[in-house]
Amino acid sequence: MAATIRDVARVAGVTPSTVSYALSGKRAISEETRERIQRAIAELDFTPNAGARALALSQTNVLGLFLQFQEDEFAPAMLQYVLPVSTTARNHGFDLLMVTDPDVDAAIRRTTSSAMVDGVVLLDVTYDDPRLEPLRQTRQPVALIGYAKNAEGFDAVDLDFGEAARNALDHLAGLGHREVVLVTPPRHVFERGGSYAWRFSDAAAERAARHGMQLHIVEGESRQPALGQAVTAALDRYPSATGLVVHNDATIAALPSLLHDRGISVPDDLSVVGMFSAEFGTAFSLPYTSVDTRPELLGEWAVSRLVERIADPDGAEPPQVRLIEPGFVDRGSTRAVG
Amino acid sequence: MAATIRDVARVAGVTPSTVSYALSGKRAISEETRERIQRAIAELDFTPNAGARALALSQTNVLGLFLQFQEDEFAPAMLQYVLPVSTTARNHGFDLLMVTDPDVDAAIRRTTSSAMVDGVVLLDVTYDDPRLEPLRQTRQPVALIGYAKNAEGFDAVDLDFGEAARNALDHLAGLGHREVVLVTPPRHVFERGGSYAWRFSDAAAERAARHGMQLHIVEGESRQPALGQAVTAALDRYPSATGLVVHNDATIAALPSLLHDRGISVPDDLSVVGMFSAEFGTAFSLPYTSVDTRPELLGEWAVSRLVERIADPDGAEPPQVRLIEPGFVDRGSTRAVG
DNA sequence: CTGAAAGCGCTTACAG
DNA sequence: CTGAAAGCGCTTACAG
Repeated sequence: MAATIRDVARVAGVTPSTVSYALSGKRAISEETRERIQRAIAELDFTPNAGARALALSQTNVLGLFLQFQEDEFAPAMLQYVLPVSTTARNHGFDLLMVTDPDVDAAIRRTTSSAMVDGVVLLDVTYDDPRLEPLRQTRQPVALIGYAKNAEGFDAVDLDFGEAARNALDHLAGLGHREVVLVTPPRHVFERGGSYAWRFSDAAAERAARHGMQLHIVEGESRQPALGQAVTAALDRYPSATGLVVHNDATIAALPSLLHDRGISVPDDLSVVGMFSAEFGTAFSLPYTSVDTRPELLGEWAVSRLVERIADPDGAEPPQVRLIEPGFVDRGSTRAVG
Repeated sequence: MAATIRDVARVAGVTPSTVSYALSGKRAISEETRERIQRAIAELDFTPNAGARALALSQTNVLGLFLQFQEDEFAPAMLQYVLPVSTTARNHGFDLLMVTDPDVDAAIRRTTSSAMVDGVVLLDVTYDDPRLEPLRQTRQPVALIGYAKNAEGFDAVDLDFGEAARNALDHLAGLGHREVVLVTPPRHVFERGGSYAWRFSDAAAERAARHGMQLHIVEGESRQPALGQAVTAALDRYPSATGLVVHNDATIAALPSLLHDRGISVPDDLSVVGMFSAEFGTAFSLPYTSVDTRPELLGEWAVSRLVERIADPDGAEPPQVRLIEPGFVDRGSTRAVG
């Protein structure tokens, strides 16, 4: 059996409460006593039992991370968000319970009503996300990564996809492009309520109009060969387009291969702007200028808010929806035209 | 505050112990009492407090999943193992604490000595894995995914990479190939002790010799452009090779683009055999025949063993190293030659 | 078939 | 500066 606080107390010749206070620093302990306790802890290799602590403190120092791997989604994209969440949590002294249970309702009540977690991060939130309703019943604070219609009562953070689209379009307009193709996320993302899909497209359309550019919006796909055919068909249909904006993870990952297939050289034949994070770009060796989706900032913000609320459940500011400014990384895949 | 077992007992007009037994089914309860308790539970929306349960039972129903995202690794490959582990754990009634802390020693003692988890799954285990030593001190059972020099005392599971190599070579030999290039994992994987790297290469070399084939073993890379240059250089150097075996995640993901660059058509100009899972193949739309790495079997096996040991710490069989038979999926990227 | 009590291993008001 | 005791919310031997 592992050593308990009583064992430490006995070896150090004090009471358990003194050991506890020495550990927490919540009251003054004489130097000499502190040292005896330290020695006893080291000797017995004592670590406080997490369950007992949680029970006494009503706090587990564990955050729940809820995510789903959708069959038709590009799984690697999800990963970019997981690591920043994990790292930020750890920096604040929290561990992460990763919940992928398809039965989300059951998972929510299992982990929150039982007080396994002190807070919840919800990944890949959709506009009509059905997980929000069950989460309203929980006493733990919740932070959403993604944009929902009814996020009332929750902190939420997402990239400013409108601004992202404007960045992409402005960049191409500034280089003189007059006709541009936009590849969107696949249809099922729109259908499922992935608001980033239409927020980007709508803003792109509006911005193109303002610049007097022609913008051809085509639906992308999530898998080969459909994904390649969608791009190919678009390029065939709009042969005079000089710019390509890709807002689709699977498509951008496959784009180098696709463009080579067609003998299209970037940026000489076509200027390309993607939507992806630095990490994603590195993993897939993407040579494209991109609007950076900054997953690390989203993850950090969500966890930080959660931690503030856990520390001070009442004192915290009202829940807030935060839009993160996208980045822009020029990798030389666009050129001036006209 | 959440309802406690005392609240339920009061509403149902019984004692907490009766509620507990009704919940666990560990002793007979009259039908009528059971119903009153059920009603009270529903009315109060009661879920047992996990910390209190853990304290009383010395079991948390949480498994620790330890993984590291190496800077120079192809992160998406890790993901294939995470989901099966998570799913299998859930099917056995366990949740997953995902630990990515770079300070592995601290993370191990924090989660195991404190009894946060009932068992540990270690991902991406290396031959000299430094995490094994601290894990020997824990009282929780441990399951390794990967192959280590000194796995004594641990259950361990890995793909039979030797058999995988033989499958690939036999397949090409059967089609009449006499000269084949093998692209290995990057050098740092060998250096870090990723035994799958040399177990595959060594077995491939041996098997090629037995078939009287020429096998050119070249070191792959993990990032563009180095990754492409490595393949290109190899193909330039061995122009008469008719087969290519790729045991390198980043390289196989980029291969479609690479081969198109060179105008190489598969399988007409070159027969290609990869090493990747069905899921990986789908995510990256890989059109190559592959030896299947079966991450779902590895994850399942590791978790199942762990769960058995947790259920019966003494009764279980001695720890075991299990090699999983690779699969083979013909996607038509090889052809007969000669 | 059910109850009253002790215990799991902590924390923290209450005393001195 | 330190101790003795109660309590967090469960489970389970002990009794009847």
